[in-house]
Amino acid sequence: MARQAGVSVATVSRVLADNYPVTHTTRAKVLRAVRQLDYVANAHAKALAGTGVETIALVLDDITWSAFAQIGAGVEQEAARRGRLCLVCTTQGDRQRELAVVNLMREQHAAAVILVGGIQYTTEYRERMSRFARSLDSVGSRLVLCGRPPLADDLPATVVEYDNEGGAYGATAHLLSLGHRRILFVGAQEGQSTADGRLSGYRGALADYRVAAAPELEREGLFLRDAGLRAVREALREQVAFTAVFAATDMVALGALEGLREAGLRVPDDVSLIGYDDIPMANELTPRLTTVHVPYQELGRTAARLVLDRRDGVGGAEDRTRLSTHVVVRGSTAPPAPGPR
Amino acid sequence: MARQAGVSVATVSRVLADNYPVTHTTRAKVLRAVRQLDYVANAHAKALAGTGVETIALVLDDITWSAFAQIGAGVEQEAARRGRLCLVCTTQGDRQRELAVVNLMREQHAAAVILVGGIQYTTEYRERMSRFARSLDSVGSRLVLCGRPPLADDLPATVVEYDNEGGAYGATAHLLSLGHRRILFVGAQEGQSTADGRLSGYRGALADYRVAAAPELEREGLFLRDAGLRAVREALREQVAFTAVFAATDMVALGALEGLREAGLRVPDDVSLIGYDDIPMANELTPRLTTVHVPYQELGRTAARLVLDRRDGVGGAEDRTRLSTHVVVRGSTAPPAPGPR
DNA sequence: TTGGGGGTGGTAACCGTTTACTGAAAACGT
DNA sequence: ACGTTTTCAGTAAACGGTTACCACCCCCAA
Repeated sequence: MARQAGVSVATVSRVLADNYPVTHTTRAKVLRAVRQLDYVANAHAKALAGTGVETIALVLDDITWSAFAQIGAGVEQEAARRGRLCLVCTTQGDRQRELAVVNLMREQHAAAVILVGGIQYTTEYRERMSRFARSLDSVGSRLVLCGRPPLADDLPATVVEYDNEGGAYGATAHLLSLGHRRILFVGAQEGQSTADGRLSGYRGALADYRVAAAPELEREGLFLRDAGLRAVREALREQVAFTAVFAATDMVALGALEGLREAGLRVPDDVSLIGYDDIPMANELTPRLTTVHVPYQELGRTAARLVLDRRDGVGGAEDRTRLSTHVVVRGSTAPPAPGPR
Repeated sequence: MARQAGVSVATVSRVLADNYPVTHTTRAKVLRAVRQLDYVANAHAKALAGTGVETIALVLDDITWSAFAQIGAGVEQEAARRGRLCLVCTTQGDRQRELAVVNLMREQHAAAVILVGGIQYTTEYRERMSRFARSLDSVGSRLVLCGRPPLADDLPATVVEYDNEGGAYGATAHLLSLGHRRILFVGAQEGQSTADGRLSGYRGALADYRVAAAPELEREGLFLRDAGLRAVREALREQVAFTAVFAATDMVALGALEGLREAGLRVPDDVSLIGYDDIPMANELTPRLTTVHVPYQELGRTAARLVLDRRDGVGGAEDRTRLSTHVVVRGSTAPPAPGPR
């Protein structure tokens, strides 16, 4: 390349960086060579030399899940706006793979590693991820926990949460204030941070309304459509009495809706249904699904913003934020039917 | 690092690569140092040296669009399975940005650059992208067109399409065979490859059924929910007669559905509705949406597979594939109502 | 005892870029 | 005309790995 232009490599670099005086004729020679060879600088070499575009890594379970896609979009947009690249890795909920991926990102010298979504912490995972957090910090990078609780106190990591429990409290309170007393919670997962938070909001609201919690109303299940269907079928088969269903996610609500329908129950006339996440689909259902709105895209954007502010030396960048959630009342909730159930 | 272990850098490299005889004691020294320092190799340096993990670049309009997310998931899964990393860039449909992004990926020395989704070709874009295709090829990389038509013949690029026109033909034929004769097509976009293909399939089926095409039945609109709503409203206001709507995408169908509903028209009793894409939402609507299934995830997986096969020297990797589509008949289509419309 | 050879580990060149330092030539002042 | 400053281009070190090549040690056979 330098040979083609008939100058030294240093001159080429200077012309392209445009940060040093170069004669017009020399610059022209270089630019001509650039055009002739379709030359582009090697990003790896630039990175080695300390220049070069930074990349931020995004680690999530599955990009096709609406909430994750929105977080991803938020991160990517903010990253792109500020001249960063975005490396995306999916883990399918496999913690081992997540650890491996974070290690990979450490090799890649990512400016930040953003871990997205709820998780089931184990002691070993906590310890290993904490090491990674410190290790990333020590090389000027940063671990970001987005939509999951902090690993530990005094750990160099940024945490961007949303009011998970509050949303669940609000959803349950909405049903309670409509008059429901037997509310089926679908999607409990012992130890999964998101599920636990939502279940805990549900229980909190029940307690505040002086309604006794009932174990048979708390149904286990993954955050999948199928889990909602199965849970409702089983509850119905077991003749558990309930006038409303609180699905831990909108996807679960979809399954629950099918379960209710196949039993001949109308929503919201016979049974009210409320979801969580406010995915785009929620507003398209019949009836339109009452749910808890979570600002997922903003969550992603915030995660990127905080970590890049800190990096770009913007003062006062916090390292812990919580975005608020709110119930969106639509057509799937109503006062309970007067008759028996 | 080498100092910490008390050996030379060469030895460290050899222990980590495990491709050279090293005494047990020496290896132990190195591994201990690795643990003590939380050492990870610098991926940029490895890349420079020719070792190192390859990355494949994914360029798409918007990751939150269901079809794109699925393609992305397919690419990512296949890439990860074969030990590659995935760089994702979004363009929001901006061709200039797309060109810039491809150039960036050339710098990053991506093993492949996968361009996803339909596009409106211009001469300038064609020429510049063709240069990129050749340029990528010359450095051993490869341009992949996924879900969009080839740029030109004899260009070193891999093309992974789906039978876009065939799907539209099938959808229209489905409506025609039910007895519909006045079918509103919503989502025409002059020059946009996907829209053109679908419109052309629509026209083809009409022609084969000896039904005259009518300009007032072909409505312009982006592939957005809102476009469907507006188009149906306008057609209704203009008193255009139709008994069925063929929406160019499921999102457009969503808008169309709202437009029909607000005019008091029932689907499918008064008007049949068919979409395109078979996004997860389609199966959740009431009535469940008849649509054209496109194997988006498989599309992404295939794109990654073809380009990685070629790279890994697997023989017989084609550079042009077309996946098939098919109509999924659900509840939103029915024979036209006997009365006048 | 010595020469050959296999097993280990070090030395240094290379990947492609940036940049501090150096040096030559041109511009300027006296 | 000569010294000083300024301007521009080249040289080389550094970034952090990989690997070809070389040197050493030790063992064994002649």
